[in-house]
Amino acid sequence: MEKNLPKTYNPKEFEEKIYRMWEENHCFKAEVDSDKKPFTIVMPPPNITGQLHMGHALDQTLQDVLTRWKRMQGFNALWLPGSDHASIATEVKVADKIRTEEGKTKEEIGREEFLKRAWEWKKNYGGRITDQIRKLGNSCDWERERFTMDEGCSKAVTEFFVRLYEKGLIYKGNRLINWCPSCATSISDAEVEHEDKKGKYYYIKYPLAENPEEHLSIATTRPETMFGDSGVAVHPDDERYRHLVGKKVILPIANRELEIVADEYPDMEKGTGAVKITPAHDPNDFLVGERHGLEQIICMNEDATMNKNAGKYNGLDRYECRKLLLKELEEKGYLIKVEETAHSVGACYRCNTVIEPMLSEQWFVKMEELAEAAIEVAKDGRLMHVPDRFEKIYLHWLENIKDWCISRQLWWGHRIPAYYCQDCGEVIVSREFPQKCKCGGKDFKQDEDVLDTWFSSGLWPFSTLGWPEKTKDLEYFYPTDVLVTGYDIIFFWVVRMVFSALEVMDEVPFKYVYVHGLVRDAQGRKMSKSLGNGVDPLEIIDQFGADALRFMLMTGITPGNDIRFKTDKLEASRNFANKLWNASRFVLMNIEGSLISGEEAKIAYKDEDKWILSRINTITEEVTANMDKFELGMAAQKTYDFIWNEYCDWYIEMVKSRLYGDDKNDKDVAIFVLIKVLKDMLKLLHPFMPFITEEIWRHLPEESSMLIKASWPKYDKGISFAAEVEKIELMMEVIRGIRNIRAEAETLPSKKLKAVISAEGKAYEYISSGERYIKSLANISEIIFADEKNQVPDDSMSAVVKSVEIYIPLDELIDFKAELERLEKEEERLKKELERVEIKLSNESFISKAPEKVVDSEKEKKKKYQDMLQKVSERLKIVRKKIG
RNA sequence: GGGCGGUUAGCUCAGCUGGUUAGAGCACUUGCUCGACAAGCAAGGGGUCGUUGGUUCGAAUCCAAUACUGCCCACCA
Repeated sequence: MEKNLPKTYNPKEFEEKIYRMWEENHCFKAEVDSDKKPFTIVMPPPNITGQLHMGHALDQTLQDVLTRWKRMQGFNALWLPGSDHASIATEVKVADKIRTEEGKTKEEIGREEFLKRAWEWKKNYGGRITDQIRKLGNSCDWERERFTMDEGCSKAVTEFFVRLYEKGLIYKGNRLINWCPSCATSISDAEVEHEDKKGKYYYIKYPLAENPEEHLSIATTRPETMFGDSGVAVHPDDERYRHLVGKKVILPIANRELEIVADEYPDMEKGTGAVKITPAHDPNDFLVGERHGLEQIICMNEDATMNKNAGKYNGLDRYECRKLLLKELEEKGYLIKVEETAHSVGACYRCNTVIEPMLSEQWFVKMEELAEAAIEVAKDGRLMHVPDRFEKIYLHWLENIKDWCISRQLWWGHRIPAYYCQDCGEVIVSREFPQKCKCGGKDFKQDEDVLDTWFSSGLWPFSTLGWPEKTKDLEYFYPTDVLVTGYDIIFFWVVRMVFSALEVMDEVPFKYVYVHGLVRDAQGRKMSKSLGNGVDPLEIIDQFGADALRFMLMTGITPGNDIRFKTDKLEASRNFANKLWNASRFVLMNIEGSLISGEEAKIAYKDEDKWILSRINTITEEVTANMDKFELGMAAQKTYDFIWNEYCDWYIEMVKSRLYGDDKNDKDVAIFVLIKVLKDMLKLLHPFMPFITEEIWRHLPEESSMLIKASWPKYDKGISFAAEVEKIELMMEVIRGIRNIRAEAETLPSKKLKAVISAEGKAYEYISSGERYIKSLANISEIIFADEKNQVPDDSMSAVVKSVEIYIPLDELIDFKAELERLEKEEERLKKELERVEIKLSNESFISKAPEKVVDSEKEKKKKYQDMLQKVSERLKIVRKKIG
C-alpha cells in the first residue's frame, strides 16, 4: 500500500508507470497450462505503414476488455499481437522515399536493393503503430509479437500455397483481372470499390462489311477499348438482327472486320441491343469471347496508355485517346449520338485510380470448394456472428464468390514459390528452391510476383501459433475464441481466415466474430485523411487519459453500429474517472489503524451496509451476464450507474455520520464495507478503465497483488437482504421528498427543520428505525410521528411518498402558494395514474388473461394511488382554506 | 436490381426474449463557499418512441405496409 492518493485525478501521472509495471511483471503473458482453460484472441495486425486512428482504438479496446475480463475470470487469456507487411501500401511508401531521397525509381534501384530498403524501413518505422497501441493499455502478450513476413509466417504462406497447388486449388491462367494502372499491379475483386459516376454513352456506327451504307449502332462508355474489339454480339431472339448473325461489320478507324455472333448475353431492351465484344478488356466480353472463339486483343499497356493496336493513338493515355478518338469519330461521321448516364466505375481501394479490366496471366485460387466449407460452418453454428445480421452478408458474399486473383506485380511481400526451368520451361511449385528439373536442367528462375497481402493474413490465426509445425501452442490455444473486427473487412479478411483455416486446420479459426462499426466524427461523417476530420487518439489520451477514451468508446457502442466521436462524451467519461478517484480518496482518507475482519464486520452490518452489498451483488450478476452476451456497452453503463448513483450519491453519504461518530467499531464496519464494495467496483470496471482502477488498487490496504490478476467477482447467493433493500429504498424516497420541499419553496431556510411524519405498519418501522438517515441526509433536526398527541400542523409544507406523509411545520414562514402548486401537480399526476390502473383493472379480459403476478401488482398500485390521492386531497383542502 | 440497418427529450444515443411513472450524457432552469469530488452536490423542466394498419388483456418492443435516411452487394454494353 502506498500513501494517499493525490488530490486530483491526473492520468498522466500514472498511466505509463502502470503499463510498465504490467509489462515488467509479465502480466500479459500466456503460456500453455493444462490446468487452465485457454481464451484466445488474435489481434488483427495493423499495417506497418499505419498510424493509430480511432478505428484502431475502438477495435483494440474491445479486444482488451474481453481479454482482461476473461483473464480475471480465471482463463488463460492470450491476446496475440502483430503487424502486417501491407504489400502495396509499404511498397508505395518505400518507393516514394527512395524517389525523394535518392531521385531514383524502384526499377533503377532493382529488386534486391529495394527489398533491403524496405526491410530497413520496416525496422525504423514498423514498430511505430505497436508503440502507439500500448498507450491504450492493451494487455496483449508482446513477447509473442509476430509479423506477417517473419520466418514462421512466411513458411506458413509457402506451405499453404504448395498444398493448395498440389490439391489443384491454385492455378495460373490468362484471365480478366482488375488492373490498377497507378499501383501497376493486379488487384482482387474485393479491392475494387464501385462508385456511381456520371458518364456518357457514345453511340458509334459499325458499318456492315457487305454494305457500308448500312450499319449497326453500338453504345459504349469506354470508346477507346474499341481497338480491342473482336466481335459484335446480338441476342439470338432479337428480330432486328437475326439476319445479320454470321455476317461482318467494319470496325471504324481500325478498319478491321468483326463477326456478328448470337449470344444470350446482350439485353434486347438495353441500348441498341447490339454489343461490341472486347474480350481482353471486359469481364463479360471475355466470357462471350470464349464461347465464340473470338480473338483476345489487348489494346493497352500496363500504365493505361494505348499500345500499338490503337494505331496512331499508340502511347497516348486512355483518356487522352478517348478524347481524340471521339473527335475523329465525329469528324468522320461515325459518332451517332452521346447520352448522359450514370454508371458504376471501379476504382482501386488503395489509390482510387480507375481500374482497367485487363486480360493478364495471373495466379488464382479456385474458390468454389473453399467457399462451400466456409458457408457450412456458418450455417451449422460453428462460427457465430455478433450481431448475427452479419452472417447474411458473409454468406451472400461467399455464395457469389469468384476465383481469387492472388498474384501481385510487386516486390514487397511473399514471393510466389513457383520456379521456372530455364531449359524446358517447366513450372515447379515447391517449398524449397528446386534442385533439378525433369529435363535435367538446373537453372531455375522464381516467379517475379508476390502474393496478395490477404493471402498471408488469412493464415494469421494459426500461423502465429506455429503452424505448419504442430506446436503445443497451436494445440492448446487454437481455435481462437473471438475475432474482433470492423464490418469493412469481413470480405477482405474474415472470410479468408475461415476458409484457409478450414482447409488446413479442419476447424474454424474462431468461435465468434464480433463485428463493430466505424468511428465517425461529430457530424456523423467517416473520418478520413482527405476530409481532415480525423481525431488522433494519442492527442485524446494526452488530454483526457486512455481510460476516458476507452470508456467513452465502450459506453457508446452497440455491436455492429457506428459510433460518433463527441468531445462531451469524452468529458463525461473523464468526469466519471474523476468521480471514482475522489470516492476512492475519500475511502482511503478515512482508514485509521488496522482493519477488522469480515467475520467481525458481518455481525455488525447496518442496514445501509446490507443494502449496498446486496446491490453490488446484483450488479455483478447483471454485468457478467451482459459481458457474456457481448453487451459491453451495457455492462460499462451499469457499472457507471452503480458507482455514481448508488455508491457515491447514497452509500457514502449514508455512512458519513458513522465515520465522523464516536463508535469506533461501527466506523470500522463502515470502512470494511466501503472497501469491500470499492474492490468489487474496481474489478468490474477494470476491463474498461484498467489504469485508474489499477492505480487505486495499489493504494488499498492489504492488497499486495495487482488488480489485473485479481479474480472477477462472483454472484453470491448468500447475500440477499430484501428487507434492508426495501427499507433503504423507502428512506431514499422520503429524503428525496423532503429535499424536494426545500427546493420548491423559496422561503424555506437552509437550516435544520423539524419533520412530522405519518406512517403505518412496515413503513413506520422502517422510518422509526432509520431516523438517522433522514436527519443527516435531509438536514432534519427532529422527527415527530403524527398520532393523537401530535397532530399534523396546518401551517406546513407536505409530501406524500408511497404511503408516507411528510410535513415540514413552518408557522409564519410558510409559502402556501408553492405548497398549493406542488399539491395540485401531485394530485393531477396521481389522478392520471389511478385512472390508468382502474381502466386496466376494469377490463375483464385483462383480469382473466394476464398473469396473476401482473394483475396483483396492478391491484397494489391502485391501492397505493388511492391512498396517496386521498391524503393529497385532504391536504389540498386545508391549504386552500388557508389561502382563502 | 438485391440485401442490411437507422428513425425514441433541443443534440448524441441506451432500452435483450412485449407489462417500468420510457432512461442516460450533454444542453436548459433553480438553489448550493456545509470536512471525496465545481471534472462537483441537490431539486426540476422537456418525449402522443417516423406514419398507418394489424396481432395481443397489454406494443417503443412482435407483424405488415409506407415515408425519410445511411450502408453493403451486383458483369446496367
